[in-house]
Amino acid sequence: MPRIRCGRVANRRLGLELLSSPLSSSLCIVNYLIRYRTRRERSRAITHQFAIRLWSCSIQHIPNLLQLTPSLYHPATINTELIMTTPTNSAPIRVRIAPSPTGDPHVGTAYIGLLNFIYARQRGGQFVLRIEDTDRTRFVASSEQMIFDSLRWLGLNWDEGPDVGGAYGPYRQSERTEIYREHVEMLLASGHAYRSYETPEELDAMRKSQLAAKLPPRYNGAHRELTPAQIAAFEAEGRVSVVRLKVPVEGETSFRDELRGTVTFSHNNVDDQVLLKSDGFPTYHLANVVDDHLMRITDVIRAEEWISSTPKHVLLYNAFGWDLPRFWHMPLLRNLDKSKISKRKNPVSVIYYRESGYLPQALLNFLGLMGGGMAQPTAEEIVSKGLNVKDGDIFSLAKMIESFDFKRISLGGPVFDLTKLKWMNGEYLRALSPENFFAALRETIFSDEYLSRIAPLVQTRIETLAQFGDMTDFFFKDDVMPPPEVFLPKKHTLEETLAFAAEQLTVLEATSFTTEELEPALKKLGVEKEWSVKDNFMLLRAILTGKTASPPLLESLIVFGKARSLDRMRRFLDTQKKLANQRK
RNA sequence: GGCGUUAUGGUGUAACUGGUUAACACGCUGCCCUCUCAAGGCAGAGAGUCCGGGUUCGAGCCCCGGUAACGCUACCA
Repeated sequence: MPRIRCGRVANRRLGLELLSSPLSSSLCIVNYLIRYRTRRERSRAITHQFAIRLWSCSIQHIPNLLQLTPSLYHPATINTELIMTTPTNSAPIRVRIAPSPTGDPHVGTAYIGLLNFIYARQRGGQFVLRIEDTDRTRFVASSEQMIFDSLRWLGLNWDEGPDVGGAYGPYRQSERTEIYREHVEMLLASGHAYRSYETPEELDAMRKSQLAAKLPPRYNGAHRELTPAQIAAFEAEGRVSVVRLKVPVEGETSFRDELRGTVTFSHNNVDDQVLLKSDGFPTYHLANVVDDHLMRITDVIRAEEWISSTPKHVLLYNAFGWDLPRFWHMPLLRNLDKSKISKRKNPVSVIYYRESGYLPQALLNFLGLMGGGMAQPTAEEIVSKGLNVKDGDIFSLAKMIESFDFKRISLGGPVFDLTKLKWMNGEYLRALSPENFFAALRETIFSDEYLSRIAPLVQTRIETLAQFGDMTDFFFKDDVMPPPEVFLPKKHTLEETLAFAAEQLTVLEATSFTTEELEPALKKLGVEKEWSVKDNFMLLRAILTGKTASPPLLESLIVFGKARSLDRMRRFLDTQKKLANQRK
């Protein structure tokens, strides 16, 4: 991708970037994007289009071309950046999402998945699903299937992926280790990477001393230039090595973020990233770049948290001599307090939303609202097209594909606000025909599958079938909230009880929901904290069911599901905490 | 601490190339409808656009300087 910059013009900073390869034909359509670079680098862009003869358009002529539309900007006050794009004759659009199977599928993944999906569908491109399972310490076996199920539930079907195949497989990084090893060898050979032999403990100590000295914690580069003799010595010692990226000592790396413009990092602030871990698996950075290139990814649409590591990726592309993809960094979904969305403060598992009875269309619509992208209808449009005012907020996936505009995305991190999602889900529910509404109930909260798992839990406990409702109401409720007289054991204070409930939550988070694992894990906690099994289980029962009498606890927990159980506990703790604060 | 990104009501977003009184939706309050509750209809409260300067007849939008929040700062992604 040739990039040309031109210098100052008429005392203004003017940048020209030729973003795509010139066409071979002499005449072509040129889009001028005039970008007003404000202090915030938010771009207000206007596109002009006219035909020119390519050969007559040398860089030097750009200022003259600019004069063609002098009314569009005020040269005295505005820094402009001119971006010229020729129609692309380049490869078809290919995008991807690359979730990591480390737990429940995350709404953030769904969000980025939706964006990638729309982007591909809008441009007749391909949407690829790749599983980034290079961290075996956090690997959760059941996670991959849950990711597939959740994305399918949402209707974000992928064109290539581990389960559907494709021309650029395998699509699981754990099955591509040979590829990464070969590429690491290339980097080693070309001097863009080196082996380093420090132990994790040594690195840890180094970091701590740097922090203590108020220095930025960075790899000190001690092994950047090891002699063959030193290497031999380390090897003889039996030390294992990692491979690190050899970031140039001086200079800086810039890249273009499609939403923000040019972002620059000085090499002083780019660490010698580990590319190949001592277990032979690559880190995200290496695997990601290699795969994106090999899979012919043209647009990397990912969350904003990756901006800081993008220079490492750019350095890698350069080291391999590969063309850069376009980078689009999307705003991060937030909790109500504006921190990055997290399970502590929000239900974050897509499974939770499915099992709590949200419709996939509603969740998709709500995610599409995050960050803008869809133009709000103007007052005239509402009148002229007879739109409902809510049409500004309610739109289908098809509608998003039709009119979602990536350049409109607003960069402030949107708060993922359940209240509005609930309203929206209600809108979708009401819009259903009675038949479909009934069908939706039967597919989810009253599915045969769910009911048939609940039924055996109460069969021996009821005398009339009508008692089924009393006994099992908590399975069908959005939330329960036991009062202290229900959840508070005689032998413990409120404070102790809440602290213990928090411990239970931690244990449940780390345990898979089967009787074999749940029971010993909870009992172990009880022993450690000196809580009787009775009190231990009763507390959990109260939180889950809102009552002191219920079907067997562990089985209920399992049937109710991990995602919703954890959410119920978090909400309980949250509410109690608020109440405690009020009392103060 | 360092680096990066961002900044409009409580929340999500609008506001064309600077141009009246900053718009829409959610939420909130009240009223109407109604056996109740929702839904629906109507009305209302809630921001002067993070702060401070500047340019301009005029700034949410342009310029300069701050501040804050968030992200990254791992052999996690």
